Amino acid sequence: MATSKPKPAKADAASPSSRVELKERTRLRLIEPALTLIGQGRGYSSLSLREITREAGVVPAAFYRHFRDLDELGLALVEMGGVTLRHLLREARRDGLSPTDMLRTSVLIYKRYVEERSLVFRFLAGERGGGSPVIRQAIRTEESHFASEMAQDLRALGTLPDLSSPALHMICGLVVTTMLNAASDILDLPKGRPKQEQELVDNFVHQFRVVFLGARFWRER
Amino acid sequence: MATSKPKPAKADAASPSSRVELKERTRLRLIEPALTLIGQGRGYSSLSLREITREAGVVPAAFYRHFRDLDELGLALVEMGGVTLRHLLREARRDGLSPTDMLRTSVLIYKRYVEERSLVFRFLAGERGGGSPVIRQAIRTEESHFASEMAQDLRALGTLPDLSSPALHMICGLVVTTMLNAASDILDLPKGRPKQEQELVDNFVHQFRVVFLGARFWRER
DNA sequence: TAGTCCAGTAAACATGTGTTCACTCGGATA
DNA sequence: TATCCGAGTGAACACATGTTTACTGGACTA
Repeated sequence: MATSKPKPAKADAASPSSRVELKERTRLRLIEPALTLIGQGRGYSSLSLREITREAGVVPAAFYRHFRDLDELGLALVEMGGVTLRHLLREARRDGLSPTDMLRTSVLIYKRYVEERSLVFRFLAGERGGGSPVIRQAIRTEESHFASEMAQDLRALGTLPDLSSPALHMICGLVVTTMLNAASDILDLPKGRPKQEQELVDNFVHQFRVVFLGARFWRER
Repeated sequence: MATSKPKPAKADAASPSSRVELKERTRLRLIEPALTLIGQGRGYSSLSLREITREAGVVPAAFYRHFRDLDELGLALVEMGGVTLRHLLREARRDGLSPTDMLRTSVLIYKRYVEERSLVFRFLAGERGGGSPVIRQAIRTEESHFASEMAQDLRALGTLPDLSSPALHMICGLVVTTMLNAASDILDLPKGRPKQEQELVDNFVHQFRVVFLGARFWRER
């Protein structure tokens, strides 16, 4: 039940006092409901400007103070997704990897990470393949950066030391697509079905095992 | 420029004479523009009933003679996608696989197949992860069937004979997601850039090599 | 041949849509 | 203190949307 709130917006939340501060605040207030709506199973391309502004508690015209059109809002979402991915890598880097069963623990950590940021990942997983070409392209770029960083990290860790850089990048690409695929599956998990959950995690772990097994035996040429 | 065509619809195309024949025909005439619009880079969830009927040369109300709502149309598209996938497997089965460089030739065949049915694959790749939960779920089911059939075929061919059935299925799942991912990439290839095209095919081939390499060395437990 | 059925029509409905415009009114600045 | 700037307002616009309703006319069938 989407309740309409004709509240005056200004008086909302903590008063930001500063002007740029206010602008940034409302910008976020526009981004947030967009993400929420997508999280509720709506395609990005089906969102309407009025719907978003309504949910943000702002008049439609105010939208244009922040974005030229919906696509620009979409790109902001992609940017946010990119930040989320980078943050994930940063955390992984910090934690290092436990020697035993590290693949499984990585998967579990990833699962948790996805669930805690379900909206962003729903957006990424959803718009990655479809919808508007411009944002699909943007997501692809973020993915590529993510893969590059991951390759770099693996290199630094001494994992798969025999692989050439292109080969490593190619494998990281495979890992990334598998991850985002899994994200979609994770988010669609019905709650309170630990068996199904377990199955999904296992499947995910096994797939990764296969990939890294293949990577270990990879020979150039 | 979407030209509106207020043509009387009845007089369109070859006169179907039979009544059920007519109904089936218009049903297809509704499905077709939906696919086309999606192929033009529109998310499924952004399609409107009126847009579709307009493009089909039919009055909006006529839509309800064929589908309860847009979701039902979407499911018809998924069904069509499923048929396309099954057909792909059937072809692969018929052709068998040449012993030399069979992975690369498979990829090239697949690429061609995707390009020739670009609309269906754009739909599958696009709605697989996002948009409406109901059609996302439906696509997932088709994918799973596809993976099962593929596993069965590999079994019959004697490929990877040491793998248990669950393991084989899990690997086919990985292959399928990789394929559909690649479909999206293939469809976004800018025309007349053979270098980029070559790169993508190579990357795709290598990823598959990694997967099958991993599969060969897979041990249960 | 008379009668039924039903795919497609035409019109109307209540809403929802993107975009524009002149406006206000409070923080920033000189 | 007086001025300016610009984030957010409110109203209006010209359409587009989903759905319903009574209808028409040709293919079927008894």
